[in-house]
Amino acid sequence: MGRLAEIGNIPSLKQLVYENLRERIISGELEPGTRLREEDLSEEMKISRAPIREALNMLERDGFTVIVPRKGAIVAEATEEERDYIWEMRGILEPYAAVKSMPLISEEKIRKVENDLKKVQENPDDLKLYMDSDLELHEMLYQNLKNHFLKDTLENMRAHSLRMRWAVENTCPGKRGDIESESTKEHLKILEALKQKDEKLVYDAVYEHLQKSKDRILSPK
Amino acid sequence: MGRLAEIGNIPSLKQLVYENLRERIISGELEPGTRLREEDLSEEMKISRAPIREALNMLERDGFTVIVPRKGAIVAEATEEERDYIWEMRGILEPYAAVKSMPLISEEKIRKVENDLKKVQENPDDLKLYMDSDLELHEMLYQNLKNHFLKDTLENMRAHSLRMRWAVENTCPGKRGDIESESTKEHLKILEALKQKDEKLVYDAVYEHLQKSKDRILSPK
DNA sequence: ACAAAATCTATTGTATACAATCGTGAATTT
DNA sequence: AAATTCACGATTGTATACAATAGATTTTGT
Repeated sequence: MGRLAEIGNIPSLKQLVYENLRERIISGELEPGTRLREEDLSEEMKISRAPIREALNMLERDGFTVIVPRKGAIVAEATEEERDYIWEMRGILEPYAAVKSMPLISEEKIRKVENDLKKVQENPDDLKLYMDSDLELHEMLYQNLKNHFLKDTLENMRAHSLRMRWAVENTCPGKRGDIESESTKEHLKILEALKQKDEKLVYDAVYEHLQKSKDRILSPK
Repeated sequence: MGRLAEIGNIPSLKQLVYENLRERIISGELEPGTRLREEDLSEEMKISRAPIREALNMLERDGFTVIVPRKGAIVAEATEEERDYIWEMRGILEPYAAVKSMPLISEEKIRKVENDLKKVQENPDDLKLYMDSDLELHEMLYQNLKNHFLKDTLENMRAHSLRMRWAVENTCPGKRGDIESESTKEHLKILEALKQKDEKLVYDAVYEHLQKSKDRILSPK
C-alpha cells in the first residue's frame, strides 16, 4: 500500500449538494414552499444538473422536499400537522431507543454530557452552547444503536425537529431563555435515570421530555 | 377542462425501474450480494443509465441496496442481524399503528378481512390466497394513517419482511402449511380485538403476532 | 524472484444535449 | 364575449458523451 493521504475521502457532488440544501432547509434559509429549480441551483453552484437531481431525490425521501413529477421540487411545508407527525415518531421511537442504548453508554460519556449541561446552565445566553448540548444528549441516546433503520429514522426525525424549532426561535424570540432552562432540567433528569440504569425511569424521562419539548415548540405561549 | 383520458398518469422510467428492481429483490430473484451494474441494467431494460441510477438511489434509501461510492450498488444482505432490525422496527411501530388506526377502520372492512381469512382456512394449500390475505390485514392496520413518516416506514419494513419470508419458503418448504395456519389464527385474534375496540387488546394481539411471526421465520424448526 | 511503480481497463461520477410534458396565453371559432 | 384550440416557452425527464477513480495487470528495478 504505497500511497498515503488515503484519509480524506472525496465526497461526491451529490453528497455535497445534499448536505448544503439540507442545512439550508433546516436553518430556515430555504422556506417551506420555495421552488427548487434544478437549473437555478446548477448555476448557483456552478455544476451540472445531474448531481442536483440526485440530491433533490435524497431530500425527498427524507421528507425535506416534495417532488411533483414533471413539475419539480419544492421545500416541504412545516405545518402543524407535519410537526405532529415528527413528534409522534420521536415519541414512539426515542424512549425505546434510549432504553436500548442504555447498556452501550459509558459512565464517562454520561459525565461529559452532564458537565456540558452545567456549562449551559452557567451561560444561559449562549444559544449555540445549548444547541450543541441538546444535540450531544440526543445523539448519545441513539448513536450507538446497531439497528440502522431505527438510528437513521431517529436522526432524520431529529433533523426535522430542528427545522421546526427554528420557526419558533424566529417568531417568538422572547421566550427562548425559559425554553432552554426547562429543557436543560429535563436533560439532567434523563442523565440521572441513565446513571441509575433503570429502564422504566429512562423511558419515562425521555418520553416526558419529548412531550414537553413538543408543547413548548408547538405553543410557545 | 376539455381533455379526457386524464386518468392514466404516465410513470417515469425511474419509477418503473425502481418498482421492477424492488419486486425482484423482494421475490428473491436478485439475491443478496448481487452486483447491480448500471450498464447491465441499462442494456437489459433498453434505457439509459440515468433513470437506473435514480432508481438505485431510491432503493438504497429503502435499505434494499447498498451503494459504495465509486464502486457501485449491490443487493443488501439479508443476514439474521438485518432480520432482527426489521422485526424490531415492526415490533415498536406496528402495535402503536394498529391502535392509532383503530377508529379509522370500518366494520365492513373488518368483516371483509375476516371473510377472506376464512377462505384461507378453507384452502390451506393456496399460498397466494394466504399471502394476499396477510397483506390485506397488515395494510388495514396502517393504510389509513395520516402520519406519512409512520406509514411509509411501516410499508418499507413490511416489504423487507416479505423478502425475509421468501428465504424461508425456499429453504424450508415442509413447514409452510403449519406456519400459515398459526399465523391465520393470530390474524383472527387481531380482528377480534379490533371489533371489541379495546386498545390494549389490539396492541397486545399485534405485538404477539409479530413476535411469533419473527420466531417462525427466523427459526422455522 | 519479489516488491514497487506505472499502465491499462472497467465502472461510476459528472456534464451536456435532446425529448417530452405542462402551463400559459394568444388566436380562432361559435 | 365565452370557450376551445393551437402554439409557444419554461422545466423536467432521458440519453449520450466525457472525466475521474479504483482495481487488476504488466512492467521495471534490485
